[in-house]
Amino acid sequence: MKERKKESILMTSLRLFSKNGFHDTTIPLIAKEMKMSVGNIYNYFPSKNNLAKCAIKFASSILASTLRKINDKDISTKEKIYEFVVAYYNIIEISPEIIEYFLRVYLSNRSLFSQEGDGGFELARAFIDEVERLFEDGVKKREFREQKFFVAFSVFIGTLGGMTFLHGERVLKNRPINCAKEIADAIYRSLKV
Amino acid sequence: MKERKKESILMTSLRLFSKNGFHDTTIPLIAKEMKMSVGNIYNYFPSKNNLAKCAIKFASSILASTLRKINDKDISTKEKIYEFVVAYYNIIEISPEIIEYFLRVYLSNRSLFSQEGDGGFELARAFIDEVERLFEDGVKKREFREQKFFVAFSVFIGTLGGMTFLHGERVLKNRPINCAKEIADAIYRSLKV
Amino acid sequence: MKERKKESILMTSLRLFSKNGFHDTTIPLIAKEMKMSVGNIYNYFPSKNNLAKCAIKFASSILASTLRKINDKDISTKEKIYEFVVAYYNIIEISPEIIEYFLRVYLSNRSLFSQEGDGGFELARAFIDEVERLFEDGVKKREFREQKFFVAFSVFIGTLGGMTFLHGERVLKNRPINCAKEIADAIYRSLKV
Amino acid sequence: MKERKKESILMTSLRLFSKNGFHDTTIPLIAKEMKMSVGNIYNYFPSKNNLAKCAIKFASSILASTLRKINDKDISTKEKIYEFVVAYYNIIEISPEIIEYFLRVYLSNRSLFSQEGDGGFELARAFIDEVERLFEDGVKKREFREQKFFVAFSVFIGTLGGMTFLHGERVLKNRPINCAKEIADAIYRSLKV
DNA sequence: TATGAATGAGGCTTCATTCAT
DNA sequence: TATGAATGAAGCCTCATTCAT
Repeated sequence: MKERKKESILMTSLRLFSKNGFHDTTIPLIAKEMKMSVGNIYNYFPSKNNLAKCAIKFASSILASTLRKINDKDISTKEKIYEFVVAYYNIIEISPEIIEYFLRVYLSNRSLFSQEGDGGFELARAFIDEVERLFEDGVKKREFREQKFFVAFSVFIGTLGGMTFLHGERVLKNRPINCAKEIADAIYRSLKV
Repeated sequence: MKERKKESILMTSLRLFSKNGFHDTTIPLIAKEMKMSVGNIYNYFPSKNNLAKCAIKFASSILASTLRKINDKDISTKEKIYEFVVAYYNIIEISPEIIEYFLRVYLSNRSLFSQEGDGGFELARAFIDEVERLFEDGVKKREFREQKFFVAFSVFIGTLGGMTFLHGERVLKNRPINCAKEIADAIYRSLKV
Repeated sequence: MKERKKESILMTSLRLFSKNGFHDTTIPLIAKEMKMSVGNIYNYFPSKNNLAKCAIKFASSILASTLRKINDKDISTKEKIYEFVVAYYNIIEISPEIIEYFLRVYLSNRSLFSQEGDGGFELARAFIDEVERLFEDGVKKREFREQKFFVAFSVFIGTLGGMTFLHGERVLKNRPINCAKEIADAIYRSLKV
Repeated sequence: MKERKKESILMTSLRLFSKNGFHDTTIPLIAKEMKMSVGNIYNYFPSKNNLAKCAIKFASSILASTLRKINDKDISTKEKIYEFVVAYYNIIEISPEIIEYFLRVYLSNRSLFSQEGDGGFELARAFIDEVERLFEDGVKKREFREQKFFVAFSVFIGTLGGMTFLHGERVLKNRPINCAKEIADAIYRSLKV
């Protein structure tokens, strides 16, 4: 199945991009990892850039759907925060490349992603929308204070990202998932009324 | 003066690296921007990598000294947080490259920096130490709760970084500095007892 | 056939290296001579240095097998000396690059070859071993006097090399092959009992 | 004294060229070794090539004058051979660069030297003439057989060069000078009537 | 679909040489 | 004479992409 293979290439690329960065991941390397020929990669993706763009959409959609499932639950927003923190660090443990990709590729290769709409920001739109829904939900339930969305967003995602970075730098003694409660609480304190 | 020129190259590189990322900033581009010959760059810095490393040290030392000055003041830690947020966004307004550099180059080119100590993490040590001092100060004064350093660090720096990222992506309607109070408060809520 | 082309590149490189020396033979020049693109050369050899090393192995093996065939004959060592001198100068007439390579590249670019074993000396091992066999054979047959191997080696190979050098410098009126008898005799006088 | 300094540069260059080869010896390196500025080197020698040419003349004249002094002695040619072998290996022990220069620079950078006359061969003319005188002397005294000059030359100088090469490759257990008698004998056997 | 040899532009870096001081 | 910053051409090598098979 062509679609199967395409996804497989995508996953492999995501992993390699995350590990080595965009520029240090060559098409020959991806091909080798896939046990495919270089030329054949181009039968599935028209360019390396396109591969990177598809990867961000893919990673973003995983995060978005993870958060969506939690959003859909009938639990307090405090619990939602906690659950997302846990889910997030689970992803980091199981498929760190999904998160790392944002840090290693998306953040530093702006030009790659910036041609459609808001500098490629749209690529992560699905996820951002879900975060927004979480906050609105919290406000509606009188759990969260009203505040500017992007400030709250930064506290939430910035904190998670900060821990991720520190984890990647190997300066943490414990795995972030073991601090999930603490992290969720820290975030929650900032958001709650 | 040779030292002057060296610093000038450093600032230019910092700016270009921040704007385009490490790989998309070529030595010829830096040279052109400096109105120097390509070869002459190498009379000042032995390699492009070294240039990037010097840049991180430079950027890090600016942030560290900014925070140190605030730390040294005789004000509450709440105020210190606020002052640092303001200072931070002032830097972003005046020399965004200093901050962006961390986001665009440091975060995503680990291998570039990793040979000395903790994967290049040492390069930012001065700054991190200062953040630690701020937190310890807060705890001592009974303003901050006791909590794991790296969690608090992530809330603090992650939040600032998150806003910076959003600012860089041009999704913010207001300049971050106009939300300084709000951001500082959001951070503070998370840190305070 | 990939192997065919690889050998063809090797021969071309050998020739150019011999003619111009290692440093004055550029990859673009080799590519041009091969009517290939520069990049494609690197599909066959990972570096210019490697090309030079492969060339020395190639040249060395030709000399070694030439001498081996003669060694295997059932003739006096005096005749063997003569036959090798003839064979040697035949090579010089037909493929001078094989011999010149030693003079122009191997002798003078020690650092290029020195990492494995005795400073790259190992690369010529097959040939040297064969020379040693010739001498031992001569001693066993009571034709050659017993003497230090490396002294005898220098007389033998040094003399051939000296003529080669003079030939290359175009100071000889006659082709060395026309003096083969005389050269072989001169060498023989030094080796015989 | 300008002439003094010029000679000093020449000696330094000779040494560096011999050690690293022509291409791996940079003018900045020579300057550094001389504790002079790069530009000032050019006040003494118009180009790097010229420096190399002057070096060969210099090295050649030392060899020539060494041999001339021996030639002028009133001793047998057999003894002359021996004395020259000793003198030659003394040079190698004390100033190996003089000999190495021929092997490392002269042999492999033909293009450097080949513009005046016989491919730069003229540069070594003084020395060659002296060798010729030695042989003619030997023939006149009925010590040496009559044979083609270049064959005899190759035996003589080729053998010395062969040992030098092996010495440089560090494959010899003993210093060549300790085999001087043996080497001189080996050469002599080839030359004598 | 699949292969992988081939292309060629472009990046980093070096260095002989010049020149303003 | 002396300095060393500056120039710029050129070399090695990489790699996204194409194309003949």
